[in-house]
Amino acid sequence: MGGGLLTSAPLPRSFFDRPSHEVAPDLLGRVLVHGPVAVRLTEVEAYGGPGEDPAAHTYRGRTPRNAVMFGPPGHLYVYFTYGMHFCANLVCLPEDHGSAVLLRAGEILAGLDVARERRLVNGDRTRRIPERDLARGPARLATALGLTREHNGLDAVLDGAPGRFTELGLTGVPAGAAVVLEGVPPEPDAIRSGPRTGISTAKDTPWRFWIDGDPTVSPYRAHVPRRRSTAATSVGEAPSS
DNA sequence: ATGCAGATAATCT
DNA sequence: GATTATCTGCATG
Repeated sequence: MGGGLLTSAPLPRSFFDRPSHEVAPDLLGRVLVHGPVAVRLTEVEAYGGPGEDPAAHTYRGRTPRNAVMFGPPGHLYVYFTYGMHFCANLVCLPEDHGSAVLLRAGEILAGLDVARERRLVNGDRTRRIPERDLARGPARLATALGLTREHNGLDAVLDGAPGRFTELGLTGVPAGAAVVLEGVPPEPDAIRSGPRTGISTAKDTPWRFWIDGDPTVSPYRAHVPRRRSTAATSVGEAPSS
């Protein structure tokens, strides 16, 4: 019935004060709210800290870009990549640790019209993107939620001013604020895990988590090294087969 | 259904 | 100069 929106309270900061690979599966079924749009998380990936996770942005230590990952837990780490996309994470563990959970996909629970508008390609309004695809993939999810570089570092924990998400919409959540609500976690049996998507190292670390059978989970894509240009760069490369 | 090419710029070597 | 925690469009089966 109507998506089954239940009354839901914010998660406390202590929720995020754990290793990212423990927080990640626990984030499934939770609801990230930013302004008018709410997304139920269906797929996430954990990233570890300096020296322990070769695939993490923090692997080689602190830089201007990854500074937020070294900040307090529960804040949004939003980064820009491939010259055009933003991706959103939630920071884990206490300050200075440098780990986070990448938000890879979800189902739009509120703000459908706003999400659709943000996801238009080339402003083409005649085209209708399937609802399940609106937040299916990390950059799509960030776009649907309206998260960009200006939201990097935004606190997603609502302390002291409890907001709620009910069948009637959001209440008590300040405009422009971000917050993660309890939502409805899946049965443990429904949680799957496997290798992370699109990375070139640590391919065997099974820190991608998703809800089994959910249509909004993104298709797995292996990392593919890009060749430079259309120019004839093949020097010693012989065509095979 | 799967696969590859191109887009496009910040970040790091 | 190379790489990138990606997406879309177009090709082929």
